[in-house]
Amino acid sequence: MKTATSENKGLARKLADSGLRMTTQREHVYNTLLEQTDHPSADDVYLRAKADMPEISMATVYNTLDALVKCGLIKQVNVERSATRYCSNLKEHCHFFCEECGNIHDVNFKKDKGALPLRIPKHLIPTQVDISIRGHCSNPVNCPNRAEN
Amino acid sequence: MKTATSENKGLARKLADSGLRMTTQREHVYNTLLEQTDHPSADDVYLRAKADMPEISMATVYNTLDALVKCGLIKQVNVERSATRYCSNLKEHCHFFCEECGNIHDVNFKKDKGALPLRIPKHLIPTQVDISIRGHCSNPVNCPNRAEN
DNA sequence: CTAGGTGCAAAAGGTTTGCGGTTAA
DNA sequence: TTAACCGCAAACCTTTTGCACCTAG
Repeated sequence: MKTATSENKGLARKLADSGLRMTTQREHVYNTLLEQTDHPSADDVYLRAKADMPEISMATVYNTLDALVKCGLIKQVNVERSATRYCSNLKEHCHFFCEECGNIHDVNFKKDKGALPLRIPKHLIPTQVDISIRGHCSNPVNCPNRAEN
Repeated sequence: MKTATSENKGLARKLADSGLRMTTQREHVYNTLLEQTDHPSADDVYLRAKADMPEISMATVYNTLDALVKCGLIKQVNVERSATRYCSNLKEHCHFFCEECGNIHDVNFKKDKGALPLRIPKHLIPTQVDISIRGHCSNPVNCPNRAEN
């Protein structure tokens, strides 16, 4: 529970750079995250932060996590917020998710997945590798907004 | 609405191979999926299947989608069913998700992401590429079950 | 001073589950 | 015949939202 303000000058500045305020809750959640390298869920962070700051709320944790993502101090590991999508294309391919219209496009590999430049430790036995690309599709039809859902 | 049983012999056999039954609902959902290549969500599938089979339920659609995934006829695009996880490692890396214990391990790249063997069409403008690996971690400590969450 | 943040509690998706009735094999 | 499956509705889990109060700058 390092409350050393010197260490968190960076946090305050980063927040300010994104037009966000420094608060005691944000400082505390950020410190909690720095002490944990096990990719916690929002609920994990909430429980851990709550231990030292019992009155903190879930909404504040979500707010803070969003703020930290926004100013680049943390990243989300699985960024898909919406419903699971299904795919009947069984050929090896990956997916391009358009952040403007929400459509998903299939993208093919040039070679096989063996060519991926990954340094996988020997004690990790992979069974599946997924590549997902985010961006926008600048179609001539210009990325029509999805009906909804 | 192709109810041609000849085309769906494969479906019945694939289901049977996984110890699952062929039902009219599953055939209908599968045909619906084959007619749609836009990576529908479960709700999309439900609405479309409902058009020709008004009494079908959401639970059945989920059941069927699980069955089709189980026998390898479709795939899930974003497979993360649980909560979003957060990461404070800002170096370029990807994630290994252990399906046994639920832990996430960081995996480093050998080179930069430019080396990925992808054939991205020119009208798709990527802003972010994520690689996620699933498998199991055969640690000496032997993949301890997570507390929960 | 005031825009932005906080806590609480309720609502909103997406998915799962329990149950009585139905059906494929 | 019967284990598996169906439809329905309620429950569940994660995340978002509305609102009155509070606070950083």
